Amino acid sequence: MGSQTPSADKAGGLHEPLERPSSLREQIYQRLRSAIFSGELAPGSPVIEVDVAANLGVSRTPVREALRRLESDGMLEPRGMRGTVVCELEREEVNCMFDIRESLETLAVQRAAQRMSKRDFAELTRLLERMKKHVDDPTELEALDTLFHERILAHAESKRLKKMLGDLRADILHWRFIALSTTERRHEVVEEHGAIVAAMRSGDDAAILRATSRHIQKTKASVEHRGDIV
Amino acid sequence: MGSQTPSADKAGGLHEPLERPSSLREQIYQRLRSAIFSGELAPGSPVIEVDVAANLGVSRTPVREALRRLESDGMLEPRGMRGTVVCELEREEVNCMFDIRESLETLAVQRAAQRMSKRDFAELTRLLERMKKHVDDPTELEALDTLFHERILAHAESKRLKKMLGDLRADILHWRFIALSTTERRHEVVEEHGAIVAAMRSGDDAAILRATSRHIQKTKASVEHRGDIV
DNA sequence: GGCGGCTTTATTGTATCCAGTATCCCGTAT
DNA sequence: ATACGGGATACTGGATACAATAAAGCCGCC
Repeated sequence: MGSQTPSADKAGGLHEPLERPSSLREQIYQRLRSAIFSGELAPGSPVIEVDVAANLGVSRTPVREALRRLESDGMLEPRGMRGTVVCELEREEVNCMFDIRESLETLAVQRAAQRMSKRDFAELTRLLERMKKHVDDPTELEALDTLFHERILAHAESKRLKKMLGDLRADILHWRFIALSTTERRHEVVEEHGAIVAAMRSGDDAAILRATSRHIQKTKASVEHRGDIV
Repeated sequence: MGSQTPSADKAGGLHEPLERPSSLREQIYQRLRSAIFSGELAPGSPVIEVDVAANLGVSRTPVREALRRLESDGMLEPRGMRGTVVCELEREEVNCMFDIRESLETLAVQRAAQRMSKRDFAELTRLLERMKKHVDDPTELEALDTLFHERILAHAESKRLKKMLGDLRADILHWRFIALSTTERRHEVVEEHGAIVAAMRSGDDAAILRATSRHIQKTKASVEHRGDIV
């Protein structure tokens, strides 16, 4: 599945080659993607090339490439020659996505811990401080959370891991955000991130596994609790 | 990233909706993909839409969709408006891919174990027998190995997991195959699969983790040994 | 001889056209 | 009534033509 993380505030660490205004197909891709997540395009809805093209006032060509990519992402399902439909995302599937994320995030944190310098740790700690400050603002906290995991991902030094986790995080953004809706959970989240950093400092893989698993599983649980998910 | 596992022999159980001769874009995708794996298209080589189209005698349209997909897979890197190039795949990246696979495969096996019936286990065991029979034929063994993991994936009941692992397995096919080049390793592989099934039968997640990790890590190690990889 | 700006060129981005194909609907015959 | 067949219809698949763009080359100027 493709997609650079939609990325929170991040006015851009220098290094990354600077995002260009992006082509039509990219914009269409993003637009459709978020339409699907927001529920504006409900599961089961047909997605027709010509319609999308007409609605957005572009030709079919860029639309098609966007659709192909969404198919490849598993968000759309091709229906033979009769259009594509938005895929269902069952509750169990979402649960599994959290489990997948647990596995991969653990791996990423472990790899990052092995590669980070003192300075890098200091940076993470600063991020932690910022999170503490914004513990009452779900939106800001989510952004910082994303930033936090992005920093770790950067240090994990694996394109593949970065891509997989980035996509996964983006795809469950909606639920992650829901998880931040209670004051209690927000405080927990900040604490859990602290625990992860502490574990990373210790360099103990088992400790990292514990801290990371706890973080993800509690997020998963806090989403599972609420019936009003989708 | 997209791609159904190339799938071994499997002349198709009835049920699956019957594979169509497949569109041009699919063929092009597969062709390019294998060209990249085989090294025919070396890392760094530019891949130009018009050239590919001309070589294959088709128009740019299907080629582009194939390229977009390969980009999304992380196999090609877009170079602004100046073509795309085949990505480097560093040794460390391959290592990481094995580690990712270890995590995900473990998860998949655990999920499958929880969901499989006696009959399903019997089927896996039969597969195991076939592997024992073909332990001297790397090609056949690889096919059976793929089939084995595919069966498990099917029982894990998660589209996302299936896709991620399927892609990953396909992308390291080359190396997995290399790993099967020695008689000794082939016998080990069969034994390791047996251990996985045994662990699944026990239903003990920790045991599954051990068996699966051992299998993947030994494969990884047997690849790492050989300097002649790429 | 080096340097800035114009031109050229290679390559992608987008639009449009035609062809193929699955689905649906309806008329007809059994 | 029901099953069959023949379009009409609504899409996608692929080809082609045209526009945009960024890198590289080139020329004149200093």
